[in-house]
Amino acid sequence: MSGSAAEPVTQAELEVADTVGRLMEFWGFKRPMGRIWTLLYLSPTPLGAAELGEQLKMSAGAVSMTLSELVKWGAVKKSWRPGERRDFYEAETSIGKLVQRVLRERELELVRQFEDALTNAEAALPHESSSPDFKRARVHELQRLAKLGETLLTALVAGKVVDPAPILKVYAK
Amino acid sequence: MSGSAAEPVTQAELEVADTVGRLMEFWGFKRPMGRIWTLLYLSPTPLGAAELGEQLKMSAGAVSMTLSELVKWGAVKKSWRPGERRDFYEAETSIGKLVQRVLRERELELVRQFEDALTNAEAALPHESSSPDFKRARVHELQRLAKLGETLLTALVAGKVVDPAPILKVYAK
DNA sequence: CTAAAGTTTCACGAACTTTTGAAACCTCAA
DNA sequence: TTGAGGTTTCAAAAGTTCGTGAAACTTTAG
Repeated sequence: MSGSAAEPVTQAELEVADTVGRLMEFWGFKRPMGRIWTLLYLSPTPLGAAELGEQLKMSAGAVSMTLSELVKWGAVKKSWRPGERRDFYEAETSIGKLVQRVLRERELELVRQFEDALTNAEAALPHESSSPDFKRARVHELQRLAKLGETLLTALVAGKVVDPAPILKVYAK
Repeated sequence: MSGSAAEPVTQAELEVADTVGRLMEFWGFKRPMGRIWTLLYLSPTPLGAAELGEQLKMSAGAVSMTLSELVKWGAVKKSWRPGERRDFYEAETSIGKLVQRVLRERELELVRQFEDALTNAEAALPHESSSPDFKRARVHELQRLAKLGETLLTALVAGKVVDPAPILKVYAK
């Protein structure tokens, strides 16, 4: 038999896992990622793929793919038990590190793509007859906003003090 | 015929609209919301539902539902042209205001639900034999994180200066 | 070298979302 | 009061995402 020896995870634990799963989903990740990460986070010892699948009623395939994704994001590390052949996994507990990484690799990337796309589109905008070229001006506003977002994210990632006042001043007048 | 008199929106404009649409999608809204908002944002004059549907190749129904959602979020206002019977729409241009509103009504709400769920789950957690109750301690960590998030969001919404240092200090050690 | 254990990949189907088109519903003018 | 113009709602179609289970692959022990 595979991993049936593990302590039975309680109902409450599964609820925490699901709660985190939903939050992660909102953050743009898949729900199972949050669920698995949480189970590992709540476990004093690393767990194997079989246990996880059993507890969460997920197929081996799904567990495997979800774990790889988590490992890719650094949210889970492969662990190792001497003697045992199969892999074990444990949660990265520095949530701050994880958040920073997501901000750096995903959000910042997104903002930059946004800026690029705007720049391209702007180049393709025909010049208008009206003297203060309305559309072009608006696109500039969007670009300025993107730059601000980039600045803010960069600061957050670097752990610097952030002052949102400029945003509010300029855009929420 | 209905609203075929409007200036033909250029390809470039549609591209900007789509770019913003994708960004909005990432932010948890529907893509058509971003597209419609952008078209209005780039238009010097308010537009009617018919024009929007025509330019974006959306059915009247979709345009109607999308517009109501945008109005609900305060991203678009109903406008009015004397003489014309149908409604016209214009974009809210204070993006900062919009962001604040989303943070306040959606993100903050989410964090609070998260806290509640954790509190409930914690109450249902069985006490463990191990002296420093491992699982309970970890759930407390999650709760602390949620509180920090709440604090940060509240500050952002209020336009206060934000110092992310505590998060990094505590969680990214 | 072979067999057993574990892991990964993948095509398919289920479940969920989004969009459509049509019908019902307002509102105003004549 | 009726009808035309405009808007909203809704059930069904289309599209998309997600999870499964089986098969292929990899690794290690004997």
